[in-house]
Amino acid sequence: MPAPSKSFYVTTPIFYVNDAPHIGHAYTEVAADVLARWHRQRGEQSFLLTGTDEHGEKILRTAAANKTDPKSWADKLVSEAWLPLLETIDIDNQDFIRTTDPRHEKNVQKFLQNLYDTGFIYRGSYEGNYCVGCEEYKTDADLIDGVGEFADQQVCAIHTRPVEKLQETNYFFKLSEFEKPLLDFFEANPTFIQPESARNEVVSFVRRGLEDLSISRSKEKFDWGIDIPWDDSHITYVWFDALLNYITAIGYGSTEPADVEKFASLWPATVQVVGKDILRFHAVIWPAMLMAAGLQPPAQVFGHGWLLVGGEKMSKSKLTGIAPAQITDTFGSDAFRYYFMKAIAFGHDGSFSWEDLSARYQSELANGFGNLASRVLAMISRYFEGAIPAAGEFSEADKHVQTVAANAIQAADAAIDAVAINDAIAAIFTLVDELNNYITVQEPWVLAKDEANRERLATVLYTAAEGLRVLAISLAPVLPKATAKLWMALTAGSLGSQADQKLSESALWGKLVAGTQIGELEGLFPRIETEAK
RNA sequence: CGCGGGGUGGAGCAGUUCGGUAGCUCGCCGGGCUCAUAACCCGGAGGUCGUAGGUUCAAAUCCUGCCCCCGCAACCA
Repeated sequence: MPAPSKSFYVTTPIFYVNDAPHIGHAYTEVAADVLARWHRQRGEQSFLLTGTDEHGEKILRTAAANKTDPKSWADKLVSEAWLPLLETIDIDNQDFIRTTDPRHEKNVQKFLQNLYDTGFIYRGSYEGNYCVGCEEYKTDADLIDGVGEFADQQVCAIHTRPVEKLQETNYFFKLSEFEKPLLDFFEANPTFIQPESARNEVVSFVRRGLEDLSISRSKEKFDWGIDIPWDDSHITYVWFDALLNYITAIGYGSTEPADVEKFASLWPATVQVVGKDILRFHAVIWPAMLMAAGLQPPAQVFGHGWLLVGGEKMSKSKLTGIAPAQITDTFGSDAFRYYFMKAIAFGHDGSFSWEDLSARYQSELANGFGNLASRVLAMISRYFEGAIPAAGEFSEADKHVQTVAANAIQAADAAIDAVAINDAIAAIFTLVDELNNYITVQEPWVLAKDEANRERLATVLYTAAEGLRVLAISLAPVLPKATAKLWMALTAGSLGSQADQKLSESALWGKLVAGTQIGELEGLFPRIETEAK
């Protein structure tokens, strides 16, 4: 839990700029964004960082293949692929760092120099089997017998291509010295790695022993990275470079007062969301680097699961990679966000299918939430000329709605603290169900037929409208666009901006002002007629 | 013996930590309602919880064996 003065700081991994954006990238982003927005809705300072990883041999090669230099290549990919991705899925990030930013490169060097000066980095010699595809040395166990043109050779198990026998002078980070400190840290901070299964895996990995990490590459091989400050014949290993983005983005290394203050308010990060494949970098190497530099590790590293398509991990080679825009073009960004956050237990693998997406959109968003908003506002328009009615005395049923709302907010809040985003959404949707049920039981259309029931009718519709108000606030982190429309229609500006509504007070009843003229509300989640397939 | 995840009604999942009426969403069947985006509400059918044993008064849950799928590990969160 962050201290009150400290901001909520959540990070995503930085995108490897050469990749094509797919729903897996978007999934990570949305999860981090929902967490950030939720904390902001609580009234906390909340900072979401994302960005791009732009160094490394592969990028140099692709740039060359495209007849340009690596920086221009990266610029193009950032502006044509990655920034648009954030737009597509409605990410509200506070910063976007690129590993080619001067603020990053300069302070990575500062970090390196610091570790060199304090003896955590030393010069050593390394001989090994280097795989260009992996950009790393492989141990004998990583190699398999080649086939076809590479028969009789040992090849990389991942790329099935021969490795290169290389010996080079490198600089090493004394990762091995952190075996004990890391295990102690894991022990003292049981929720540092989440979920539990990820934690177990990392702990057993560290127990098997850590080797020092080569953190430099000779420029003789390729020259696209950050120079080792004391030896300009070497550049920094891309992972060592990339991990540091989480602190260089928020002012590490700078002496500007504003940066110093920013860093103090944000570090250590509250939660770093990563895919489970890169968990080891974030839960082992990264905290060790920080410890070496005298910095605190993040409060939590959360390793989420994979999206499976057709029961398998998606991949481009199997043509199962799906671009987020394919979904948002039809269903919209809110539905994208909702679907992936609600349908998949965060931390577990989850299946994506068009059928499931379509069914949930129709049932939960259109028929559940969207239709609820429509019927309530339509009745206020019809029976009260569009003015929020004044409630009379609340019945037991009315009070039950209030209780459900309060419980929903409380449960959702607790779920978010446990990074169980799907549980949080499910908790809020108990209110959607309750309201639909409440309206059916109260039968306002029957009450409307007899003037004697005027006050009761007003109370019922006021209660329903209040319920919508709670939903417009609590679902805002997941459904920013739809809830903004609902908020405007419902309050017409009478309660201030949606962003200023504190979650903790959202379920306090009676905020809507009687007499407020409600606005028009277009369908929040229109039916999708064309069968997505 | 490389490490890890998983096998629960037609589909997708939760529940397994701390054994005790098998739960959710969708789909299906029947009924109600008509304010609403042909939406909403209620009821119902449907599962020997992969399998074979064991422990126990009691096992989806604990223990053991076995079978199957998947990830780490194919440019990829």
